[in-house]
Amino acid sequence: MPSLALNSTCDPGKSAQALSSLGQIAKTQATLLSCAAFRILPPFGICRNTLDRRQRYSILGYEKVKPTMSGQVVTRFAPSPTGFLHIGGARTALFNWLFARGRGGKFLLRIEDTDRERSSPEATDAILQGLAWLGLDHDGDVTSQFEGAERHAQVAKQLLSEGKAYKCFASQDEIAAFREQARSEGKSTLYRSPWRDVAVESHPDEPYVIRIKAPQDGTTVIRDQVQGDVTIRNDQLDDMILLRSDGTPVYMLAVVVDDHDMGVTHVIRGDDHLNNAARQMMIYQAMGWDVPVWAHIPLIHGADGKKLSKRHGALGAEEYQKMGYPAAGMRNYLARLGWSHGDDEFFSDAQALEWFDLDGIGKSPARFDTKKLENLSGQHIAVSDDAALLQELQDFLSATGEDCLGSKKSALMSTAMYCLKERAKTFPELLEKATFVIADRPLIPDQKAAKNLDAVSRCILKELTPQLQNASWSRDGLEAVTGTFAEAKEIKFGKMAGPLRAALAGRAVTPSVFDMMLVLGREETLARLNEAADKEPEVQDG
RNA sequence: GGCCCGUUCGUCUAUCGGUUAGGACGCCAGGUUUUCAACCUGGAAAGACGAGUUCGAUUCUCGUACGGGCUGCCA
Repeated sequence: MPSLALNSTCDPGKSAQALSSLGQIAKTQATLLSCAAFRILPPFGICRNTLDRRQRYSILGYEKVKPTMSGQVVTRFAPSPTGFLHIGGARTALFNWLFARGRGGKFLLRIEDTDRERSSPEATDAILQGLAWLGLDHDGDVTSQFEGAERHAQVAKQLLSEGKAYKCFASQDEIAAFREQARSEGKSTLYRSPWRDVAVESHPDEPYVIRIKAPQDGTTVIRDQVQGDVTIRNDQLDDMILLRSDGTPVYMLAVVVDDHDMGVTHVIRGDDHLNNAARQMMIYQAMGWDVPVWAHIPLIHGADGKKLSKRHGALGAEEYQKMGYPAAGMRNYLARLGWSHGDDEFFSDAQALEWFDLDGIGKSPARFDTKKLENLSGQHIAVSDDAALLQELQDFLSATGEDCLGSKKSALMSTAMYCLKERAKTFPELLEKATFVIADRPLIPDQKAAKNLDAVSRCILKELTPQLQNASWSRDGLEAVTGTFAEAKEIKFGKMAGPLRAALAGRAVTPSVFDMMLVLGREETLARLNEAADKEPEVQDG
């Protein structure tokens, strides 16, 4: 059953309903698609990815070999802890989460920390925090790839004993020299180890790595749900290293073993791994394991079209939280980046869960667009449940290191939320528009507001205030009083609005004056109006 | 260098060989209004290029250009 905890944008009752029907959809789909583990196909005819989305999809049903024991979809997100969770990683995680949870499957989290030099616990924490903010909860424990090293090595040794792998005694210098020369001569830099067929008896007593015996002719076809069939000639593949000379496994071995052991049915990851998939398939084949369904998604580029990297405009997920985007908006935006469901742009988590599928993923890289994020973000804020929104606002405040709202202010905030949330794209904007709630008397108007508190305006306020004293404190009542007043003075209501805003909020940009009065209540409203009418405003800088 | 992938408005995308190539963000104009915003209406805006297949190609094929990825005892 998909988790609902995150769905702050929907009416809880409705969501529960939607999700229970979703559970059924998920069930059917799970049976249908379940783990369509493909055999390694040698289709000599099909060697280009000429299949369109629908065909790619139909392949799934058509050629599926056998479902896993449980028939359940299992996906995983496997970041390497070398930095924060950037936007591309976040989206990969989202896709995996959506795919699994949308069909009642499991979403696993594995930290690929086999590179001890570059892995750090801080990075792991940052990634975990980013996922937590985005609400992408995983099943089971977070696993460390490094901790499976023994198991990985065992697989390498099994392959060695079965003659599917061999010891290679070539030194790193030797190989580096070879590559350099090959490159300078414009030749292939693929290293062909001379040790592949050397008898054990002739092995020296020196450090060695274990390399897989890659097939040297024929082709390997990656049946990718996003990219179509991708054919790679086996002579382009080298005998990759499985175990380093210090006995530790390399990533390429570890992923395969872990994905297999964890029962991963669908590997959804960045297309920088597309070529790797061919190499990894050699291990699946050698071990006689079922190959998972591949889905290599295009990378996200920066606004300038260049690759997004830590040095190039990529920000950690938590940076977006600090900028004040609601997680639901972020999820919506990220889902829509590279994936589509017809013309749907703005949708809830429940809808995304129901709609998300591999055949909706595009093949070309997308650029990150802040404007659209903001727009979606604003729409999510507008439809959010008031209480949930207030909570997320508090989280935002504490994430940015600011003081949370006290109980009095947050109570006022929640009554005001209805007139605030429809006009804010981000939390800072929401806060700005909520100045009338947050600020205490005496209010210090900003420059624009101060202009609306000149002598004439203050005079108007002075005369209006007594009328409000006995007004019925409802929208209609307030509109009637101010309307009558404006008529009597032969001024447009618009003339009064500016001063009222300035007096009530100290700002020129606020919710409707009536809403502010209603939220503030008679006493506070009159107090603010009197205060503003009585003295020339001190102007706040800026 | 070798191999692999990609290319529709500025951006995200729709399109199952026949559409005035649709939507969304942004932008511009107008309207409404209680400033700003929000909102409403309208507008400008795209098939990288060249061949081929076809009665017909954005769609299928090939080539070119451009972009990206991989090519590690990194992940």
